[in-house]
Amino acid sequence: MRYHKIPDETVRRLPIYLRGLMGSAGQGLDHISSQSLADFVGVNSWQIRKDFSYFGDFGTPGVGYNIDKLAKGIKKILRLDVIRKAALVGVGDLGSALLGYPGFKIYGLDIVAAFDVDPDKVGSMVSGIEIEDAARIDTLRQREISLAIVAVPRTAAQLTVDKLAAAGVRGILNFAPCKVSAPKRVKVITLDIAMELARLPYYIPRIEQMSEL
Amino acid sequence: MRYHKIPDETVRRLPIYLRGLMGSAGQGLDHISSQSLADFVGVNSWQIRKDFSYFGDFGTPGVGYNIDKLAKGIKKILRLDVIRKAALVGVGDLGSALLGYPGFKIYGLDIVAAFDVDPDKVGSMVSGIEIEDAARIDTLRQREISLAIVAVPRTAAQLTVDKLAAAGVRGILNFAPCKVSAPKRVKVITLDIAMELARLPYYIPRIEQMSEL
DNA sequence: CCATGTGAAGGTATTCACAGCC
DNA sequence: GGCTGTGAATACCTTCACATGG
Repeated sequence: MRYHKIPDETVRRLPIYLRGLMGSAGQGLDHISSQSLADFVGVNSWQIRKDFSYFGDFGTPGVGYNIDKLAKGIKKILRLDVIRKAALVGVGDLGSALLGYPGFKIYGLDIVAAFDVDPDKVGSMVSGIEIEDAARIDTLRQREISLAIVAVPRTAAQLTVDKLAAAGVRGILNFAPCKVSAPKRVKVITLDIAMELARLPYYIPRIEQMSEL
Repeated sequence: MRYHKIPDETVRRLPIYLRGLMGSAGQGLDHISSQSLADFVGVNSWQIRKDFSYFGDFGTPGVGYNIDKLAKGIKKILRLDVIRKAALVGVGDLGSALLGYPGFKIYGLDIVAAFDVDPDKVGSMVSGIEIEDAARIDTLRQREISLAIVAVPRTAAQLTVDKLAAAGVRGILNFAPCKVSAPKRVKVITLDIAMELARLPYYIPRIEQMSEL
């Protein structure tokens, strides 16, 4: 099954597989079976095979998947071979933490610009990046930066997204806990940390809770 | 339809509704229609009605939903009426940011304890919380803290989760970019920030990318 | 007349089971 | 024998359309 609509859930899992492949590449093997990868990343082996099958023949029956070839393939599908630069808006506690976060690297992604409205912050360096005035967000287009992370207060989120969209940004990771609207050409993923914590108690049965003391 | 299996996706949306209800409570109205709430939070009105219908009759036909009653109902379903305390493990950049993060409050959640392995950090105060030695995680049981946030390096994540599970913690929000195993009684939600950013480029069409300048 | 609640329909994703290939 | 790739079956979630109630 060569050409097919790719389920959104599959796209969501691709970075997991990529991370898993990177991790298992250190072992010296050059091939990995769907079962081994499954154990490593915590997804069923048939799910993995199905996911990969959407993109064509990555594996060899009886042998498994070539780690290098597969990793390169996934990177290409995710466009990580072309898109490498991201900007950050909002250098508060969370924003600063993200600037120093080493996890983006394995995907080839790099935060290369940071903006804030606070004049006290503008001009200072955080994790090797000079903070620029938020008014200069419009320079992102000529700098060919098409990804942005929004870590501003909730009340400033929509305005920030509007500015980013006007500056030609095409993908936004939003940490502000609110709905933001953007033109169709801009993909927004909202990651609401408190929301994730808030749905956790649901899974704790009330009865067990009492005996917990 | 009074008693029914509640879809996981519905549970995931409940905190969004709760946030929306809080936000619209300031307007002075005491009722809200599924349509108004839909506009506010960015979910279809029929989806909202279906979600609420799983729990019983929250609304009044022709009038809408009583904001206060509905908010209380959702809180109860999510167990947010009983579970209020969370612990943080790993006071690095991200952990510190989370300690100062104001967003948990609207759900009634509070980070009341923080742990780290670094002796230099132990004993110091961050956002009004005294950092304790990670060896003291086992005190969580008698302190009746059943939620935890894991913000430690990837290599320490599994050990941390093991310690938390042994300490009676029942829900874990994990920021470490790796699979972690836990006993069935412990619900783990992994939030991999870099992964979310990494799937964003997929949605940027290659052709448009070129014309971007 | 207005807005909820819900069966039924439609769509999407997961799981299975096994044919096909190394 | 081992492991991939995939149609078919199943489960899950969303969307619709409308009957029902204030």
